[in-house]
Amino acid sequence: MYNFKEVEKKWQDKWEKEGTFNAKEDYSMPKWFGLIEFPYPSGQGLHVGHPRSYTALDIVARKRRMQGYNVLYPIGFDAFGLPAENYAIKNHIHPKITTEQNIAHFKEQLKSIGFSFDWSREINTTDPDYYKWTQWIFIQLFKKGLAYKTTMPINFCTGCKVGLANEEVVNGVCERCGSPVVQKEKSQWMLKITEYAQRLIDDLDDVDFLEKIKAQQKNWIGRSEGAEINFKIKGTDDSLLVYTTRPDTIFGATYMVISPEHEFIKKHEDMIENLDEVKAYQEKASMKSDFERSELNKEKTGVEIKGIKAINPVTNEEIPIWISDYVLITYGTGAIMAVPAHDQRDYEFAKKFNLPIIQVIKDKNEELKEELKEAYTDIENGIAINSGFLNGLSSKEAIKKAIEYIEKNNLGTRKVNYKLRDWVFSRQRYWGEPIPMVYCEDCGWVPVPEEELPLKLPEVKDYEPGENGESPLSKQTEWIKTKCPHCGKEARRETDTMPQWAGSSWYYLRYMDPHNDQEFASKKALEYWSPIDWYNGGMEHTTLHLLYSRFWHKFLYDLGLVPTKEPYQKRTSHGMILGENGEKMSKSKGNVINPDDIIRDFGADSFRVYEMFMGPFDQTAPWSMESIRGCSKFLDRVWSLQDILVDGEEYSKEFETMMHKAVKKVSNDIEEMKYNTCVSTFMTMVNEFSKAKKINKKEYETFLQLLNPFAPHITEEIWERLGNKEELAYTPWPKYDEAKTIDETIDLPIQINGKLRANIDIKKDEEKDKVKEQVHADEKIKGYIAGKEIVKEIYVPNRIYNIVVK
RNA sequence: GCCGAUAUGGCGGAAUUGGUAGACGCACUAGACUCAAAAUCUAGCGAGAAAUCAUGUGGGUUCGAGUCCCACUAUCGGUACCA
Repeated sequence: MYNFKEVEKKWQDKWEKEGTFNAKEDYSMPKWFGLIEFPYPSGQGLHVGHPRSYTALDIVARKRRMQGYNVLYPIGFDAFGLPAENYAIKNHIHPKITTEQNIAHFKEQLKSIGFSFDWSREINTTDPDYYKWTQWIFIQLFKKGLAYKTTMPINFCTGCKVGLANEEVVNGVCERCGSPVVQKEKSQWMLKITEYAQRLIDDLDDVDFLEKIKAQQKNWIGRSEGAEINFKIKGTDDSLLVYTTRPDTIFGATYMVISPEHEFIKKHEDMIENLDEVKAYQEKASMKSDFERSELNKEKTGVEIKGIKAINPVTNEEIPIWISDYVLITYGTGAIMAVPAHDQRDYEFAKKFNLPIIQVIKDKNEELKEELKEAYTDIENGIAINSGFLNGLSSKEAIKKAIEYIEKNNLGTRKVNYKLRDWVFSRQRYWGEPIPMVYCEDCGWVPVPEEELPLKLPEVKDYEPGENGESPLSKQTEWIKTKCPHCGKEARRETDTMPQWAGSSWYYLRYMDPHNDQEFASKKALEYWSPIDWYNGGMEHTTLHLLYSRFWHKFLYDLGLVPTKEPYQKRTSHGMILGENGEKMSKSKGNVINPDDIIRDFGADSFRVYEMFMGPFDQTAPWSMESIRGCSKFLDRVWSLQDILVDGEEYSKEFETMMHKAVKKVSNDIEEMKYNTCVSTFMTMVNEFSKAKKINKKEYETFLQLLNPFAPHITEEIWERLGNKEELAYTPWPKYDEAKTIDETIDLPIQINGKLRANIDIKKDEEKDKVKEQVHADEKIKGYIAGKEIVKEIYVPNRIYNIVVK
């Protein structure tokens, strides 16, 4: 009987002691760098979702080693973050201590699953030797003008009392704690990711990411093409600049709308007749949280700015200007030309406030309607009408022509806009990398000298943020006091820290050379290991981590510090593992599966095999305690094959085709992440050997090689018992002969009119005439075609034979 | 609303990419072993008496469709006054 407890322990200890899976320093070998998202070491320990991703790439890593690659498959911990800090506030235990404890627990769990990680390169984002370089990269960003401090309305979480990036606000509430998010004016460090927007789109063409990942990144960046157009303000030299993607509709612009935060109001206060009303509206809008704004998005609100009129530049008509919060200050110019006939929001607004609606586009396939029930926005079938020089043009042509006209007459310019906004990089929190900046009255913001890095987090007793949302570090008066690195005058340190995304934006680079104290990684290591050959992680990180780290990488590339434009050559993602009831695992639902229990009861190999067998890798799958038993049973049968072992240095005739087929299938399926079908191939093989009551040595050995990446412990053990001295993990991956993957005789299906009627045995690659002879000699077929006219006979070699009769 | 997935037995899922639908596993049924149970082994297992009918629904292309085309429906993920 197979004793998984003993065997798994034995091999894990050996691997650890000998550093079996550490990457080699030999840079002449072909390399393969596989990356999984390093975990946040939470107090709850490992989730069964983590090993799904880690096992998948562990399988590829192990296969690559057998294929002769120098493999880097590293692991580390993304250990800054709010839970440790919240725990500290509650229990007055330093986050460093809980983080250390959690990491120790995680390591033990990870090691018990037998991943082939290179533990000698383990990193930890909270280690000063690591965050020294996170701070260093920030300083480089600052020096290039890509980090700047500005006062701006930010998303402020009323629960966590921190500013949040756009990406961290979900449906108007905080992604982490679920508290409402409000707008608050705060001085914040920002990173100019928008400067890289176009490149972040363009360079997706050169990498092998799943299409859905590319699509999500593109959507998030949200590129749109259009024009900025100036509308003159009557009786002044001033004008109002709008952004539109539909300049072809300009003849239908019957009013304008500006956002409540627009500076236009302040500038023209003296002209506004209903200033009180306008100010009241501004006030009301500023009180609304993002959540309320989107909640109320059914009913439009707004106020006309009386006393001021704009001029439509093509019709020369006077049009009113309104203020409304459906126009966002953060997108475009914060002002729009409203074309109610051809924009649904403008249409609703115009209906509510009785503003004129002029149709300037009609559908080419329909008669013009007297009155619109909704805005007509179809760009494919639209034809310009009531539009002067644009009349008769298709919408697409009209857009081109309108932009030409606008540019020729100095009314505006073509313009590309992005939804992507700059990255709010400050957190008013303790447990993060201190932002290495000093404020001097005379010199402004000055970076901490690079030789003084790392700027360590001071030890504190009080982790509470200030009432107004200041960082806990703002209470560390001694620490804050410093000299200006530039002029030497009294100055104060920045008390904000970096967001959790900082440390994970470049960690993969550190793995290449983790102990270097001169550079974040040596040129040689970077040249050799870049880019990452395969990165697997969750879809939830597609718009945050993935985008941020691509941005940082491109920045480092521009400085000549990394050799590739893109960090990740290939990106795939895994599906979530749900609870047994088909719902997301959560403590409150009581459906959480603890990996420790599974490993205790079934062993690491069963756990790994089950997670790969449970369903298609990229799709969500519910956990099943009953199914894992089947995988455990399978491994017991693999072990029992030792009882029916016979001699044989080559495949036996009986199993030759099956062996070649299996090598081919498993080799290909691993590359396509079809792990579930690999496992079923293994099971089928075991069934065949068991049925025949024999397996020869060569067959057993090949089988163990194929299974090794999935179930490394049991396969190593049997391998050793077969008398092999060297480790299975480094034996060459089995090869197959294409010609031998097809059976000598084929059970050919015969169809009559597409319906299966019989099967006959034919020889492999038999000529059509011979097959035809055999088919027509078959008694069953004779019966079916007797007295009928044969219209056609189709033979797909080795596949199928179909007779069409009338 | 927009973007992206998914839909096949009681369940998880397979199908060489247009060629025998239901591989493999779970559950279930029967048998062997056992005083008995568990474990293990052996056999069966979409529906139907059969002709046949079956891959979310309705059309189409084809000798042949789970797979391709058109029109829908449902579920999941992402995103949203983005002008």
